[in-house]
Amino acid sequence: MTPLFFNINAKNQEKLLYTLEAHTFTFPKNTRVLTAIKEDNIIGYVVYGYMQITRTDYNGNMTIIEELKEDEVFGTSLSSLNNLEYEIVTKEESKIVILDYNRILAEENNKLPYFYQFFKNLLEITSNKILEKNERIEILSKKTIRDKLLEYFRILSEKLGTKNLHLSLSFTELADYLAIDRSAMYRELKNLKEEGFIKSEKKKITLLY
Amino acid sequence: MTPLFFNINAKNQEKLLYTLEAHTFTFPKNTRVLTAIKEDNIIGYVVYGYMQITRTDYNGNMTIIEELKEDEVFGTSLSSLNNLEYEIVTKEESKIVILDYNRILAEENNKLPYFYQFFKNLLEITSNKILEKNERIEILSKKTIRDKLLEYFRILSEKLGTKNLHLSLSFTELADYLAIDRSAMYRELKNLKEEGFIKSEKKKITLLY
DNA sequence: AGTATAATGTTGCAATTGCAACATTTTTAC
DNA sequence: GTAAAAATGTTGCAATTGCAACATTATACT
Repeated sequence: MTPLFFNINAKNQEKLLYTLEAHTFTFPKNTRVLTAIKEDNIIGYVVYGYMQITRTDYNGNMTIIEELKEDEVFGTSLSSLNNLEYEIVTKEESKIVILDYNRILAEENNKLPYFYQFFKNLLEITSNKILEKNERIEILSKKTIRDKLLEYFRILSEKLGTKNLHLSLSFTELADYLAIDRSAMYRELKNLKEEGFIKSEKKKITLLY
Repeated sequence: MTPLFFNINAKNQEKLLYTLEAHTFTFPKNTRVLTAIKEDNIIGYVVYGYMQITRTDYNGNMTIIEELKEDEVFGTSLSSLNNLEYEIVTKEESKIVILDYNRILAEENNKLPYFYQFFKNLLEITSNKILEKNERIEILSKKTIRDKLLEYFRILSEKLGTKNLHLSLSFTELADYLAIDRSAMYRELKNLKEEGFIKSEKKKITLLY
């Protein structure tokens, strides 16, 4: 269940979805979601699938801002999607639910009993996004490729609760996410392997320290 | 006025402060605020002064996470301050107001008419923090020192609405914020100056492009 | 199934950067 | 007011990294 509905029973969830004019979409792989839905002040969550929030700068460089997996929440207020360079791309077929953010803010809704809980959830989710951003900043602040990789692995390992990591990003994407050159990253990954810090096979990485 | 009280009249502000058990503190320069107030689930804002949220990692490296100027909001939900490595340090004498975050979330308050507005403000502020984090990520993702500096200047200039920038960070702090070596940064700053991209005198920098 | 396209490996080399080690200036603290 | 501490300048050099340019899989598409 999406954290957006934490502590809200099924009946009230339905009411909420109705009140907030929820729309459900299913998109095939590699669809530009924002372009497709054309609305610009929304909150959404992923029912199933996998998407990435990306940004393309004036030089045409694309960066992955965020990954979106099942149940995760995205939207205007969460990621500055009002800015045109941002896009959400499905990396596999994905089903999403979109809510009208203006309705969330509308005064008349605040009397609904479950609405306060919904609002709290939204605040909680938004706060957690900040933590994630701080983590990424932590990674990007490391000076060497090695330290960036190790910090990325450390955080991922902490989240998964295991030293057996399965990367959701491709190497090309990971290099992009860590803001380093792909081939240089690969070189360092090999070094880490040779020096016995990690074992790796394709996208499965085991931390040996 | 702090954005926390946007659209809330003076009378209701007072009620709110009372209900949420506001406490006011004034700290001299270089005080560790979190250590001083000892509470760990709080929202606060700066009445006057200047503070920095910092993080120290296991190697003892200190990083500036965020700057806090007059009216700006900080707190548990905004910056993961529950983590012990984080600290807020006054860089000049600062007066702050602290609110109990548990009270903000308490169910009984949601009937108060101005409370919904308060909550909206909090969500708005939290969302804006994400934008700021994204900006910093944008900067840190640049590959060269030059590009990091220029991106930092670009964003700052956009915020201030002028090409005459006055740095609030010292060079040592700025290097830290950009996650680059201070002397290397200085070298690049000199290059930018020589090549006519900027003029600079102490902490005043003028963009010439 | 077969081809186009994208991702993964690999390497040499030049450019950028971090680091160490200073001198000098500014700020802080008593 | 003065000593100590911190910040600002400056430079040479070694280490790291980005980049270009490939070969080799793997994946996607019709």
